[in-house]
Amino acid sequence: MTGTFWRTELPTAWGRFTALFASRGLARLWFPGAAPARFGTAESSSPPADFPRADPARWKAQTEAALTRALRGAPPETLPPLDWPLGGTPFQVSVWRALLRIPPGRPTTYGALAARLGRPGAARAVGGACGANPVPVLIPCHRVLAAGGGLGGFSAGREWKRRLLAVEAATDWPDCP
DNA sequence: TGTACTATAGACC
DNA sequence: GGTCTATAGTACA
Repeated sequence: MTGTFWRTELPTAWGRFTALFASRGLARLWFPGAAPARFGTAESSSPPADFPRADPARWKAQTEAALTRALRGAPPETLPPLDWPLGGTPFQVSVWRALLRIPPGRPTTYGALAARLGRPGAARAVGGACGANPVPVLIPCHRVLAAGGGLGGFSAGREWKRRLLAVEAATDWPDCP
């Protein structure tokens, strides 16, 4: 990860999310009320000059649209480009990609996700990777529950997770297998 | 390297 | 139901 960051706020029905874009796309997302890490002089409040010229405004619009749909329990029509390398190990990235394939309203478990990645027994590590997810909601780590029916954890607080799951459970998406 | 964490899961009492 | 215990991956010194 090099260059600069653009921090901007995304107003939603659930409050103002904070988004941080890097030169290749969305890098991090924080829930309303969270205390985002700051990147000092590398960070600006308007799109830095080394960003692709026409993209930042579109990225923001895409992120806002995807977030709005997610908060209504719907899958996003298009995700904004994601800038993966912010701390992601290969295992974490594989977990995050697997999370993107979990349909709304069809939560899975840490163990099932680990097995799907060919690492049965790595459930705990999957939990760790979920916790390291830099883009919650858009990468739906809230759709992973503990095996016994427990909620598991959530980086922004379990109340947010409960809320997201409740909205998705109340929304029917027949195209999901 | 070694070690101490986890958003786990399963076995045992 | 609690309470171990095994386990995989990560972070940090």
